[in-house]
Amino acid sequence: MKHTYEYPRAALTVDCVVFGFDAAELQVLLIERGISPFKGQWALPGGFVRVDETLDEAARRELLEETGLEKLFLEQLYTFSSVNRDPRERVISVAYYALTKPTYHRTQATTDAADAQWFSVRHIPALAFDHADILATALQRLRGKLRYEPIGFELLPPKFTLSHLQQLYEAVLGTELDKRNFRKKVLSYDLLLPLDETHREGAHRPAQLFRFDPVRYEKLKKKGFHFEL
Amino acid sequence: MKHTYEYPRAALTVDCVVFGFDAAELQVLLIERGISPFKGQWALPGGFVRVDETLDEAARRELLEETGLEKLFLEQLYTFSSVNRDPRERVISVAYYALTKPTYHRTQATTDAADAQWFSVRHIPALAFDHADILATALQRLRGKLRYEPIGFELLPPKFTLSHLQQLYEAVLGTELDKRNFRKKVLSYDLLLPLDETHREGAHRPAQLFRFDPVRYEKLKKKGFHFEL
DNA sequence: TCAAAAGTGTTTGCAGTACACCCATGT
DNA sequence: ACATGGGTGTACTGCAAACACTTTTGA
Repeated sequence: MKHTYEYPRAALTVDCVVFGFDAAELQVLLIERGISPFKGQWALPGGFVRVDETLDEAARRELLEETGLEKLFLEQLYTFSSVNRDPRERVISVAYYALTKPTYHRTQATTDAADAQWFSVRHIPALAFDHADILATALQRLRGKLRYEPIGFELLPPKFTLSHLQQLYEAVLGTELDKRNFRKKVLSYDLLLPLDETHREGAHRPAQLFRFDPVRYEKLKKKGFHFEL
Repeated sequence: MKHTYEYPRAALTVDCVVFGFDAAELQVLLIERGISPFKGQWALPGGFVRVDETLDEAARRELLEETGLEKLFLEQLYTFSSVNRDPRERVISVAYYALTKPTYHRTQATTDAADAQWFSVRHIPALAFDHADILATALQRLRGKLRYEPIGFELLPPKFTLSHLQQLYEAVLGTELDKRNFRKKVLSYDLLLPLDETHREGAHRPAQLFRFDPVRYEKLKKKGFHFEL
């Protein structure tokens, strides 16, 4: 079926910047394009928005189709609209960014799904379209959010140690943090529940495991509290 | 000329939340709809995006056409995509928010332009479409931005007193601020240049006038500084 | 001379920062 | 026994918060 309109309309896509955390580095999930334009180049997962779905739905659908990921933290980032960002025709793209826990991306790495691959944000290949701009914007946003909202946990497995969390902050923000001060502050918010388990690895003392307490977080949020660092 | 596509496409609009500051209150500019749907109701200024313009251009064009405003602070807010937000057909709207100085909105109030009118954010009439959601989102964003970026000046005339600025912060954030602490902090950033003029009004001591120094701001920004409150 | 807003410093407490050593484990 | 990261407390400093009176003007 063909569709006819009075005035020309831009096509609408969503593109997703999926962040993960592994090997003490912030990672981004890219897919290799199988078709022209930019065939063979790396790009952000994404695709056209259907006329009967919201943008959030489109983003989740595309992620599932192209990378097998689902149920992750997802938030709208910005809408990109340079007139020539797509060489074929006018395409406006609503960008999203997503955060995944390592459990999931392990699963992902072993499945197929087009040709998805994780890249450290420190070594990103040339990207199709204006995806480098989108990625830069997403990084900026992630850094901002991490400081004043407790979303770091979305990048860690459900059980994690304070050192894991600190490494994450250091990697994303690109700073070094004092161990004692970091722990003092994080624990002061009372958002982390110590578990009865420890994490053992290597020849040293085992580390206390924690999990994030989302219920407590919602309570605090309603009282208007201010998370930082 | 008709335009035909393989798949149905959503229509794309921009909607603008224009903030002003007057009578010690935060104001929003609304226009009365002259056509169905929602004929006779108040709505945010906005309209369809043309296929050869960016979203920013579309937003500025619509603002000029519908309200006569130009050269104002304008920033993309969020893209709204509920499937039924427009009863006619699928319309996705990219929302912007804008800040205007009183000099301009005085001019505006006396011109015609459809039927634009300022409303205090404390007394907003029923709005067309999902514009109430958009406005709520814009307010939230404005409150957030005001705290950690020096954009308050965009809502004041080029020359203003510290009391004006304080009133603005109090109105937007909905808090009372200590006069001495406020002045101390604002001046500490060294972003305000004292002028050789004073503002006289009423039976009391005249107030020092200041202007914002954008050059200095850019310099500080590059050095990575942190504005707050 | 009165009313009304402008302008100005000091004290206090808390939160951020800096900093060094012992602990538990695997090899 | 040694190497490795886990875990802990204190002193200092600087910024935020609280707070009251004098100044200048117009009526």
